[in-house]
Amino acid sequence: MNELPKIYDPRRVEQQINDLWQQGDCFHPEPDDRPADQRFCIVIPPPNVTGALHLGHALNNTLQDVLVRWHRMMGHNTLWVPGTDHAGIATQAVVEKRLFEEIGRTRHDIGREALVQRIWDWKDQYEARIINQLKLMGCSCDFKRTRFTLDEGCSRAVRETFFRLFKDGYIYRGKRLVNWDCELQTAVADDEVYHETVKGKFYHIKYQVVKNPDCSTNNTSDSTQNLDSTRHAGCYMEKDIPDHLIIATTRPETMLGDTAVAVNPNDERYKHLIGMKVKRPLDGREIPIIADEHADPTKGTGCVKITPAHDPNDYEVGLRHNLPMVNILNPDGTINQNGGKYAGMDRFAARDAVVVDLEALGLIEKIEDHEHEVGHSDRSKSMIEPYLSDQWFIKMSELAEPTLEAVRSGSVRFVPERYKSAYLDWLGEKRDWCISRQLWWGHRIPVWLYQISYVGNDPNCFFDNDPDDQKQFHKAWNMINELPKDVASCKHFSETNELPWEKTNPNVADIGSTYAVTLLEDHPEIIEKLKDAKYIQDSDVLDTWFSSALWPLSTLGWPSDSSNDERPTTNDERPTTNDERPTTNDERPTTNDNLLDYYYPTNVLITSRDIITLWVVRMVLMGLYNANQKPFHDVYIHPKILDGRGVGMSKSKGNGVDPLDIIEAFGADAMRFCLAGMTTETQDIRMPVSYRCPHCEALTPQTEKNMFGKDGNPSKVLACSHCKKEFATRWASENDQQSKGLALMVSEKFESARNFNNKLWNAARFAFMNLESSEPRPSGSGTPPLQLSDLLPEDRWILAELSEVVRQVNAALKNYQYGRAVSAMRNYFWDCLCDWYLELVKHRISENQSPAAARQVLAFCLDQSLRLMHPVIPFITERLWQQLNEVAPQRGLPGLFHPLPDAHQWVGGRGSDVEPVLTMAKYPPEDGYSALDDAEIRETFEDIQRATRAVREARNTAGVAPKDTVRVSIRTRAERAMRLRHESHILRQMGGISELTVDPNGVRPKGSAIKIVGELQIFVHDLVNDEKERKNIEKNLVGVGKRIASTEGKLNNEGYIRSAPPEVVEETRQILSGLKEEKRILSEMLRLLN
RNA sequence: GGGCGAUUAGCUCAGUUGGCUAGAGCGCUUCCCUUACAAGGAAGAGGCCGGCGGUUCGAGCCCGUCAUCGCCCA
Repeated sequence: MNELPKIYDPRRVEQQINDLWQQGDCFHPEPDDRPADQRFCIVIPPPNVTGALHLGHALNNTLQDVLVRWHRMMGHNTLWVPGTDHAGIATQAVVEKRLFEEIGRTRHDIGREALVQRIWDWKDQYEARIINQLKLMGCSCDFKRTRFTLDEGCSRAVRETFFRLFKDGYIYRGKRLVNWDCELQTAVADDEVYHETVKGKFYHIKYQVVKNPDCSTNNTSDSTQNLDSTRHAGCYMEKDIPDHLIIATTRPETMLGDTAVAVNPNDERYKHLIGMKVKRPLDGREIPIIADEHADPTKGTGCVKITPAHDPNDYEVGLRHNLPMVNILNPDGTINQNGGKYAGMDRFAARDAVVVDLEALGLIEKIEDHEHEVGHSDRSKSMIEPYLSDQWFIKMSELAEPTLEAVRSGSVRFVPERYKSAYLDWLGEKRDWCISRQLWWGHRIPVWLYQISYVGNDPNCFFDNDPDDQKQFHKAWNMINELPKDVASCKHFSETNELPWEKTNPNVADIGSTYAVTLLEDHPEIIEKLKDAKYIQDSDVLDTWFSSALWPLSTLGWPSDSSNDERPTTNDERPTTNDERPTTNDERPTTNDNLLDYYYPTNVLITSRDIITLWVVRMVLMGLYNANQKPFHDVYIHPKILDGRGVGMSKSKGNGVDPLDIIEAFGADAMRFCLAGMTTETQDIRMPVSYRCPHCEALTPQTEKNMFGKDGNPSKVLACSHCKKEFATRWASENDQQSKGLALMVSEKFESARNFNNKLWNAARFAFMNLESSEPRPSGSGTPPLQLSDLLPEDRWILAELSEVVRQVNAALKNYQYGRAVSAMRNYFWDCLCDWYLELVKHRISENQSPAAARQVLAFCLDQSLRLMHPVIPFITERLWQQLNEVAPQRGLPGLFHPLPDAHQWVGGRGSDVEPVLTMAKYPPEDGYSALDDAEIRETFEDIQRATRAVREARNTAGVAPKDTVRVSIRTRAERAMRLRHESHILRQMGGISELTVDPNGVRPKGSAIKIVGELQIFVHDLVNDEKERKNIEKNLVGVGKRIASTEGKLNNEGYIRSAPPEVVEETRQILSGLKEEKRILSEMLRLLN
């Protein structure tokens, strides 16, 4: 190995180390005989292929990798399965947008096959990019097992699951009100809808009341008594009936689909009108006035129009009152033929036209400005229309129960625990899951439909008029009975939204109902038969989350070959182009035998909180349904990354930082160290973003102002705030990026982590220099045993601190406390090892004071630190490990304790007592090294550190130059003075002291600064004039006096003595006596000065 | 409207069953290019822990309330 450069350059190291791991095949485990508690498995929450990963993903994957590497080093059989999600609508939307931008064409112009091909190309590109990002981040995934939600295995899992659910009656088809994206022309899930305040109008419209006093249908008898006296015999006088009702709406065009007007049943103003009718404006059609709680008497006029096919609340009302559901929209958002003269107009144009006509008829009472929340599609940004359409659903009522119970019982554990309420609340509603999407990218719904039709308007004419129809129908019917039950399942759905039921009599046709056949596999012969019987495959695809939900199962090989080995699986037997495609990635064998048995359930799902309802719930549900076992034990929810303004990071918002920019600027380890270090239980991570100038490297902070240009799009060119030169952002054209220079998007947050790595690098460099220069080791049987007596106090201290930090880090990682683990590491390595131990070792080696012990301890501590920190900063630690193995191949502490972490390797003759690759080395043990624990030495050392700082403070305030030495005398009890002799070299070296005298009876030399540290009275000579020092002492006396008063107050409080724990009280007494002693000394000093 | 969370140094955040003379990193001030590291070292300044009430011998921490901000669900 070459000499290490002075500054750590991650770019030179990371690739080389990645290659080392790849060559060693370090991340590809096979099931073996290790028991369940020595296995560890994570499946990646698959990032979607819409775009590249940003810092949020970097955090997510860092946290996974830390755990994975930790477990691997603990000797567990460790598997991390990577992969990506096809993200149906999101990816299709991106590609469609790109298509339109590039060649001005829509998907309908180029057709299904061509679009799907383009999406595959997009997927290939971004999947490669994502996997590359993961590798560069240092993620120790088993890349040979990389998966994709549309690959063959996942598709098989989807088919198997769909088949089972279908057969068990959990999947049904029905007309439902869905969130309709008119631009993409598909249903979108609630989760894909965001709400935005929109300025609109509130139109107050007159609905004329039909004055036809047919009162018999009106009120029931008991409610009549309260009513007004003008009323008799259950009827109203005509004068009590208003000419019209005023109804306010923000969407007047929807009145074309109104089928009722509702008032609250308890609203005295309208009670008497219930059961009467109003005329629908514009077409004069009569619709009923109904009583429903949905009408809120306190809002507006208390009357509301009911449009069941275009409003979720109205839909519910419609169901309750059995109202007709009139759909007035085409899928593209234009008005359909039910809209009469408005047919063909866009919904917004129709709104204007309707208003103009209403005004002409004098039916508008007033129009007010109105702000309200309107749902928008997250994918196309267009306004969502509630829309009635045929969709496939999973019935949740039964499936939800065990899924809820898994979390309620603690079988699946949320960390932090508070997030379990998000899961329970959402799932508790048991809303049926709409699984169909009107898209071309995804798992095609494996259902073939036969729509039963009838002639004219009379369903009874079905068979009479057309014998061919009848024949056809019987053929379809017979199919159902002919198909083999193990690969085909058949259901019948009617229009009435009832649950599926098996039809028993083929001679009775159900109006508008459907036969549906699902196949476990695409058997060509069966499909041929189905086609022949006029069955048509549903053109929709499944919701992406259907396959995501199966991810923990499908990635581990479910459904396993052994249970379904008779089924054909080759790709060319499948007619659809987009379900699977032969993989071109040679890294991808699909042998997953035993993986499921061995690794399922996985240990933990690590994800962000907005995924709880999308994925976590569904994964648990599917795991329980398919495998009868939860998919993971723990769900760890990590913080979200926000930008400097507190806005969540995302690609679409233009504030998403590419981890590769950070890696380029600071190195992967710095990124990981920083992200893991900022991961605390409660807080999101605020990450101010800056552009790094390609000319001068100065940072220009990203602000609301410079982020977006006047057109609202991300800025492409900006001027550096420092050198004023222009640079390009990554939204700029290739040309601009090359000519002006591309600015990386970074954050100064990473600087301190980068600095830490540099510190580690240099500390190791120092260690290597000193270890190399040591005398040749005795050949043969390794290092000579150390005796306790060989060790100086600082040796025992740094080893005791090591044991402590090992314990802390293990405990923190066990509880997902990343921030705590990182700060413990940092604190140990920088504050203990570098600032104190290395400085002491420096002197010791040059002055030849037991240098052998120093070298051995140093090598051991470095060895342990590298192991300890490897899960967080894998590249630099691995690089240094390689060097350490060359410089000091034998570095245990024989004679001090056993066993060594890699004790099984440490048998003489190999020349090394450690693993050649750090990533496979043993992690320091969970409970530290009890043989190294030494609470006493830690206390003593802290005392010396405080004394050292006191001397330094005296020097600094007096302006003594660092290279100048000072003389110091210390007075203390005789017993303490004895002990101090063992530690005085520390004080001398670290305090820059040329002459140190310790004397129980010493007096303060004139002109010396006084410092009191515990039992030590420290005099730093020739620093002050006595007048100044007197004032200083007086000031200190006041401070001490105050503290004595408050401490005495505590101890004089009877309640305190009675209630506080005895050890706390005792501690307070100690503090008081210490304070009193300090006061006594200070007073004495003062007296001597006078 | 319902739920969750936050409010601690100029900034970003720790503070684990109440025992605190409230910590860290960055930034700031002073001194130092000491042969591991200036991406460094030594030292220092800087906080009525959002407001008000309560429980307690004792509250940054527990309870109530108000204010501001964020997220999720409807």
